[in-house]
Amino acid sequence: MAAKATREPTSAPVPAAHPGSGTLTRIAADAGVSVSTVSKVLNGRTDVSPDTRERISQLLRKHGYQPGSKLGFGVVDLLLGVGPWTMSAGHDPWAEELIHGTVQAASEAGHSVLVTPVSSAAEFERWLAQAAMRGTHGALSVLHLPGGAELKQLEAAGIPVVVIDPAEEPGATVRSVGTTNWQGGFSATRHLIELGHTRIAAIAGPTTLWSSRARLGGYRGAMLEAGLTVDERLLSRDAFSVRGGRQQAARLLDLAAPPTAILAGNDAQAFGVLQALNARGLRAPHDVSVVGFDDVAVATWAAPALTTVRQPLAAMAATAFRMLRAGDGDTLAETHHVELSTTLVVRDSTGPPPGAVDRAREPR
Amino acid sequence: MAAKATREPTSAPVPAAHPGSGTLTRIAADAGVSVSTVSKVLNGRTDVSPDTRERISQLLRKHGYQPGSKLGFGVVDLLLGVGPWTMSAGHDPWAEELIHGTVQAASEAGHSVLVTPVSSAAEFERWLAQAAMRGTHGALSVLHLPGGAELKQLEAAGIPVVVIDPAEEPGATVRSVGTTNWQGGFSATRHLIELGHTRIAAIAGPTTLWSSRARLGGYRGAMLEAGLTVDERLLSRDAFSVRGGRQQAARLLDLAAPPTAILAGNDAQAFGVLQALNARGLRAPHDVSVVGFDDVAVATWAAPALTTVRQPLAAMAATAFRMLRAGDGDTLAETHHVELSTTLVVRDSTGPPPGAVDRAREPR
DNA sequence: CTGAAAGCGCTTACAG
DNA sequence: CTGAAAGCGCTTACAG
Repeated sequence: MAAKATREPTSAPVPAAHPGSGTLTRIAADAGVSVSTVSKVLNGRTDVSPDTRERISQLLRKHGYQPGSKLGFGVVDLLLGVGPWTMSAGHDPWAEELIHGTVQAASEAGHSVLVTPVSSAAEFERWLAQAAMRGTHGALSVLHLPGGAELKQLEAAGIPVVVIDPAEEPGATVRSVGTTNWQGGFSATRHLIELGHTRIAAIAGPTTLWSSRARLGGYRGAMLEAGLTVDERLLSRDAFSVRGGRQQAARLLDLAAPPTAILAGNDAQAFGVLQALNARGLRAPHDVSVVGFDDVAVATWAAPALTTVRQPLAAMAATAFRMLRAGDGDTLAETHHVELSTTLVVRDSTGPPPGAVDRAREPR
Repeated sequence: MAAKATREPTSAPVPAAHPGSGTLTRIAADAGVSVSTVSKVLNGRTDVSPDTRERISQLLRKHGYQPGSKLGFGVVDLLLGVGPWTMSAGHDPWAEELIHGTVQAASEAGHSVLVTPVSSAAEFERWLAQAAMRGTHGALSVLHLPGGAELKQLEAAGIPVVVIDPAEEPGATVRSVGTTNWQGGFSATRHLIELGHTRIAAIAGPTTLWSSRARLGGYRGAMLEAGLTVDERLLSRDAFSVRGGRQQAARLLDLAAPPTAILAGNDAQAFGVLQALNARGLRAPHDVSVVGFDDVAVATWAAPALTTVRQPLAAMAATAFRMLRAGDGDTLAETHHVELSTTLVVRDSTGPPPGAVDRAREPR
């Protein structure tokens, strides 16, 4: 028995049928530790020294062991918050583009996206239990900013979250990706001013939405800077819907001194404004200029094609996805909120005001 | 040893620490077979008698053992075929609504949807390997009709498929869900005829698409039945895009004897037609009536709101989902192709023709 | 067609 | 902080 060789690599003539490559046993061997230890790292136990953990983590990653997933492949959860703002439960081009952007970014990274609509606390609970069990690389939450309780649960389950376009003011408790709404409102208004408009109306979305308030703020800022006073009668507020835009536009056009340009709160509202014009036999930009917000894909479908403020939806989704994965040691990890820039896209619905000549209102 | 009780439920005083309930061991015990046999059923082996298999299958299902999934919860794959028809890779309200419908139907059944864009054979291969490994309840393929080779692979992996709106003629080799495109084209045309139109133009989508041909067929059918001859100059063909619709409408409106109504191949084209009208200072339905096809959510965004043929996208997704799960013993299992009915949705873009009076073409 | 047996990959108390 | 040992859930040749 004394002759038994110590377990040197060469001790066995036939290399002892080395275990499957994606295997804990194999990784343990490579790392020079026991399987138990590897298992601990995999399960996020705390009783492993930082050094060992790091060494094992690296091997794990190298062997395509997707951390945070018991599935063997990367999964990211996309939670679709169905709030009071999303009217028809996701039948919203805006949300759809976000989904698409996420799927795109994830698939490029070899990940799959699990889409789950979450409209109640119970549904959230159910999703969480499932996600914790199967493992996930994290959750991307559209609009819904998880509160304290939810955050605690997510943390306990070790699930990172990034919120996309938080409905409320983003704080430091959750990471989030937004867009420069204030800038968007500002640049859209400046564009109209540069075209010569002075009577510029603005239709805002629900005040509960953070983005909505920021956009309106941008409008006020641009008016102020141009030395134009804001006529409060030209300010409207309604749902982020076609109907909302149509109703408010109708009101504005009935004013004794109607506006020559209307800044809508989002593209849906802008389509509504166009409908109101159309119903009166008026045309954009000839009679009234119209600007949208979002640059949803269908903005180019409008007649005329909509001048609008572009929100880089796909880039926002991609950034959120990257933030999610940046949990460990990345520099992005410490940034709580990122805002991507909006850009004004000038198309055919804006132009100079009718001018002093006549307001071109002949009916029929 | 003769005294050993046969294994009656009551034989053991203390019920031998019964194994976890979602467990093969447990199910084996319940079914009165060995774990091996249960394992075989679970893995789709053939060497199990039908009786035993059935008994075990039922227990498996009862215990929440999601058949076809090693994940412990239901997953359905949604494959987004990015073909020549889907221009901007999914930025298509039509596809988005299908995604949404699937997510909805699946989540009601407690399933999650894994969305994967598949644009090449290599990507399909990659998806298949992954799906086979993790297990899936099946794949829903949008537009793309898998060919012989793919079908063989899917079958080998034991993954059921249902195609939604097959791009080509659906055969008996794959199950599929479609919509009554011919009927849709027919009813839209009849609607225009009933309004008094006789010079009705039709813009068709790509002829490679099965649905596209069927819609055009419906148009021809309705014209024929009404005793109207089809003026071939009023027939156009272009991509399923806004641009396609705009271009063809421009051509049609330049005709010596322009149409009083235009039937578009889909809603995107209809928006394009509206743009062409708008650019000429014409309005729907006053000057020209316009009908779309699909009733995508944004159809109501048009100015005027689009009269269109509704494709029950959400219901199609739900049906496909149900067909997928109907693999075992369901009556639906034997049906290869299901077509859901289209319905004409009359909104504001159609009306009687300008009439004999004048064609209301005064410019400016 | 069925199951006993060997074995794989992983996890978890527990001793050090 | 680490790993030997026991054990769980599953699969797979293989004997009958």
